[in-house]
Amino acid sequence: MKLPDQKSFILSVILAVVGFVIVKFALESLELDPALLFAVGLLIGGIVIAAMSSDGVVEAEVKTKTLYVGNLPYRANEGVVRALFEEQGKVFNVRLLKDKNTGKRRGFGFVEMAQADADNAIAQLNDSEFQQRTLKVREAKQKQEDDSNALRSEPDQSV
DNA sequence: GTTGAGCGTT
Repeated sequence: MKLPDQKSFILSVILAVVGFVIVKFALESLELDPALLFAVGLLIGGIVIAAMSSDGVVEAEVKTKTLYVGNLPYRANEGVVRALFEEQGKVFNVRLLKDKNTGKRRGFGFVEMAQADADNAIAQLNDSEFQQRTLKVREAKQKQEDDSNALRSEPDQSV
């Protein structure tokens, strides 16, 4: 099994609590023992979490690849970059890095896309003109937090 | 308010 990420875990807890409350009120109408209600509620909540962790919402995550985007114009914001890459495929996340101290944009960022769309985005957007600047689109070097998937895609050194 | 090669934050 693989552990769910933070947002999936929070979602599981919320659903578990909701399920607990529903079961609680449903059994309260039967006037049963409160301790039994608590036990049944926890059991239902545990089943919900287990179901989601095995083949539920958690496993519905799509294989993504992080792209490095350099030479961005300083005036470019996250929405414009997202719109540009969505022309090549589904964009899951866009992060334009800013300087920690000044908060000003550093002119590069990372775009997370599906693997196939990411390759198309590199081919189409690399060395392309964007707001009078030549973009640099490549695969991101590090910080790909999914080391359990997609280890087949290593960058080619040959051209 | 400026600048211009680069690979990182919840």
